Amino acid sequence: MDDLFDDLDRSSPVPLYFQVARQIEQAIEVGKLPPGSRLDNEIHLADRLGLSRPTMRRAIQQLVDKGLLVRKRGVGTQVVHGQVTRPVELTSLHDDLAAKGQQPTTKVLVHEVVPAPGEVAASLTVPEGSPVLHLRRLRFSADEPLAVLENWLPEPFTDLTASSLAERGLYQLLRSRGVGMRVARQRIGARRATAEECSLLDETRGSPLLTMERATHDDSGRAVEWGRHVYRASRYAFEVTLVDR
Amino acid sequence: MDDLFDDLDRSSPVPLYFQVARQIEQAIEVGKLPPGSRLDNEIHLADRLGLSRPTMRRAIQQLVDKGLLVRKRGVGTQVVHGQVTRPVELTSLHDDLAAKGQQPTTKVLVHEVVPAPGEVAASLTVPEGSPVLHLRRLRFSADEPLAVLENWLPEPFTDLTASSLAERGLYQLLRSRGVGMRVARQRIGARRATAEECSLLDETRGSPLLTMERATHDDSGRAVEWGRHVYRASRYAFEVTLVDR
DNA sequence: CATGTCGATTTGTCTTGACATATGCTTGAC
DNA sequence: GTCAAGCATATGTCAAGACAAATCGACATG
Repeated sequence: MDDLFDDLDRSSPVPLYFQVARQIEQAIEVGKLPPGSRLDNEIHLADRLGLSRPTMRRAIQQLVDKGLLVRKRGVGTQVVHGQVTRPVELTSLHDDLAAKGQQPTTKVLVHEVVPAPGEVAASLTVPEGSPVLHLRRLRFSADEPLAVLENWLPEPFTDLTASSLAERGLYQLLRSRGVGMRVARQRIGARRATAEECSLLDETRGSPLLTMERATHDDSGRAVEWGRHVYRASRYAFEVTLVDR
Repeated sequence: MDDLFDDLDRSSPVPLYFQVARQIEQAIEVGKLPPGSRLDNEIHLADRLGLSRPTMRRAIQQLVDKGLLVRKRGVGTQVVHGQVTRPVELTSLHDDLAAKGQQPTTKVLVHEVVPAPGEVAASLTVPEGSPVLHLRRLRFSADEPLAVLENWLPEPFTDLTASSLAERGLYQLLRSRGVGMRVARQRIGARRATAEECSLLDETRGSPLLTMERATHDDSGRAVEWGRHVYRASRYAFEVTLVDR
């Protein structure tokens, strides 16, 4: 119980509250903090680590936001019951698959710069008719078709090459160009597959597909990407964690 | 620009950071702060309102978490581009429909206390075979069938009556009993409707349905509810906002 | 003209200290 | 024995100040 924490590295560029949060998270993962167990109170913990209470609070808050801990005033902080959970983050399908050890591959079906149609222009908040990069990609996981990804990107991202998109994920490419993606709004629904989608995805006629529309904004508030994706329902599902504060 | 803020009520039980966040949010809604506009820096704002900087920061952070604002070090805080957004919260279908002005109605199909089957027991973290309330409800919106909701609840919630469930939503009933729901983990997928679901939901054979599994935990970390819901894809979709921090 | 350096600006991180308030247990009165 | 008051405990809210680090524009230098 006492050796829950390694020493902190105050010279590291990683913030202290983040280091602490990661250590608590690991303690939960390896079972040192079983579900339902209570943490020491904030002041004790802060003392033991030589931190101020706000910093300690921030570390705990980060895990509360992730859905790993719950707090109740006058009582304390406890580990949430329930099985292992991968918290939802601002990731892409490519990221998710790579993290799971699968090796996603991509086939670029459409790669063209076109004048923005009305709906796309509205979602990206660019003038109608301004040049946008239109992408349509087929994503495989373990050599099985998984999803059809259709995206539109405004200036200055219209110069992404088809070959780079075949090699790496869209989010990866954007991040390596210094784009700081911050907010994404998604709408998740379902519908039947069209005949074309069936042949692309190796599904039978009328199979149910999971659909997602997503608009992603960067740290300046500008739209970076708008997309309409369809996933094989037989092989994919979304996981979301909601936290009330 | 100067009269962005009403006076704050320091005697109110509503926290100051919350009052400030609400006022900024309203300023965005009514267009006083158009998309892309920059806020004053934190120190000025805090000064003008007679607040400390941490309190001001917390107000802003709340809106960043909601996806309304983005911050960039060395630059400032800006309003996100894009259309109006309903933030995601820990709500139920009944809440959502009621908030939209629709009047949800419910028909209780199954209402029984049974020994917890294995899968249910695992999700609720109760012993297998312990008594749980098994519910199956048909939810209507504007007299149209919308979803089939199947839920299991552990002690001490097995005494909810069928008549109260026909009148009010499950989350409403739990809240009125003092249950503080904090964390919910959802898994969203899709599949074809079964023959029985078709007749209940007035859909044609093999129609695509949106599926959701959800486990809800209270502020003590205990499981409150586990459910498996199906929605008519033709009439419902999930909206999610993701924020990277 | 290109490049790099410097400085002003703004958010990010961290500390110390204080008081408020919800919770649950203990204690005491009836 | 039951119920209420009170107390200890823990998180929630708020303040004031300090330094770090990223960004961007202006200016100087090659």
